Amino acid sequence: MDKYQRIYQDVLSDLRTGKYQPGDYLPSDTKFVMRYQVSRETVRKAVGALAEDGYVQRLKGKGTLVLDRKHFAFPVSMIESYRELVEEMHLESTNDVLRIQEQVMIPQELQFEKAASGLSIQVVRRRNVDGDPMVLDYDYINPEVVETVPKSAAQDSLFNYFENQLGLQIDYAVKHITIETASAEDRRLLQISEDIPMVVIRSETHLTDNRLLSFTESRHRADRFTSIEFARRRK
Amino acid sequence: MDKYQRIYQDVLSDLRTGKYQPGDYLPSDTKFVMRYQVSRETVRKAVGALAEDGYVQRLKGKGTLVLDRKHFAFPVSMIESYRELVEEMHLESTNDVLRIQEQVMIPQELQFEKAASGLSIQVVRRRNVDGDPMVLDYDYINPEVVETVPKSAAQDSLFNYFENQLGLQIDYAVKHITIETASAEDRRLLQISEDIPMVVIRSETHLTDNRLLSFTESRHRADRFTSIEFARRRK
DNA sequence: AAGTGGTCTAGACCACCCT
DNA sequence: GGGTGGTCTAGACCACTTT
Repeated sequence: MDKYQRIYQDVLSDLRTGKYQPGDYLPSDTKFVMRYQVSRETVRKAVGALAEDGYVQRLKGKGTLVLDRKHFAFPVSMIESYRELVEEMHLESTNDVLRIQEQVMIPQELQFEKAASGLSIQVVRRRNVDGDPMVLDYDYINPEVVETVPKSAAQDSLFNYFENQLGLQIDYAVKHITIETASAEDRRLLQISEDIPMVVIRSETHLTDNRLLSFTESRHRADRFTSIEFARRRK
Repeated sequence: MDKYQRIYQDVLSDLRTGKYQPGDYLPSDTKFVMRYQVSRETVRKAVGALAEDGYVQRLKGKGTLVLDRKHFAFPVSMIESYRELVEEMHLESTNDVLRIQEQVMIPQELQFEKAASGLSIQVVRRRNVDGDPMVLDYDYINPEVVETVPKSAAQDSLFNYFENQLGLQIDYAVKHITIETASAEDRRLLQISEDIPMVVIRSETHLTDNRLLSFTESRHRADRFTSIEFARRRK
């Protein structure tokens, strides 16, 4: 692993365990330089990424302040697997794999950026939190990138399978968020009535070599939906 | 202005005018080093920020690819003033200032991070797109940071007033997104019926010195709401 | 082999905050 | 004045892609 990534992960884990509390200051750049035996620019790259991601704030002349992170209810602006979210928030969550099917056409409304090459592997899942069905996920995976999806991978975590089993490097996604009325399938699978709207997040996920990995449609019952975002000013 | 910021703005404006088209490659780092007479790390800082913001993708060994940006319908993960959005998307939009009032209590549900020190300056505005009222914005501004808000600033752009008139440096915001039913005031001011839900975005905006600038509640009619996000993978 | 982006270094100077 | 973060430099080596 790169040096700055090691530092990033190291400090992040100290933030998660509470070794550094909100309101505390991180060790200064110079301290980290000594501790990790690296140059200052390398330290700055790591701490800069933590600031970019909203964990800390750099205060000129003062130090690096640890921010309060009750965050991460559902970060639309980050690519996180459902499993990572569940773990981070200590949710009681289960996962029903409803369907895995090859050679499926990709719905037109999902192809907002790139034209899809053709057929895909479809994975349909339902996420339950505290026993209540909350989210329906429809994944359409590019068969030119992923040959096959075993049920165990869908049950566990597709991202984990892609990254750690297949060695794929996920880079970015474009996400469209809209509010729509519940479809018949939504009502049936989530056991909700017609008057509960749905938050629909359609995304297109790319690899670092810019190949298209997958299209996803994620449908949340709106009455239980909360998202917490960290936004930075670009000027 | 810093050198890398100048390069960032320079290239961004070339991307906006279409000098660089999606699918094109930007000039290489070395080319920019020669053009701007700076070191490579400075070029990399500028181009890296463009990649971070989703304008381009860095491809090892190949170059810097210009991505397709039909993006920016409503980027929740970025802090942009309504005016900046309108300009970038070439919308036909007007702005009604409904109320400016000092010494107003801040609603409890907005204070999710910091406890507010007390009273605030309240600004209530309605945004109309193509003549239709679409969004209600309630701003509660910290009087310890901003003494007074002239009506012209609320009419034009609060962010422009804060940054360019008062010299404040906005850094980050924490935003909570929920879906709620329309209130009586929503229905009256936006002329919608009860069955149209609202996308409610509550945010807390901070300065670079970590002072609290404002709380904002932004209420969108959900049937017209679209957000397009660019999300990066952190691993 | 030549060109590209990715990482890292050791040093410099600056602006800001605190004592 | 000493410590902090912010910017910038000139150079190095690497992995990757293309010719």
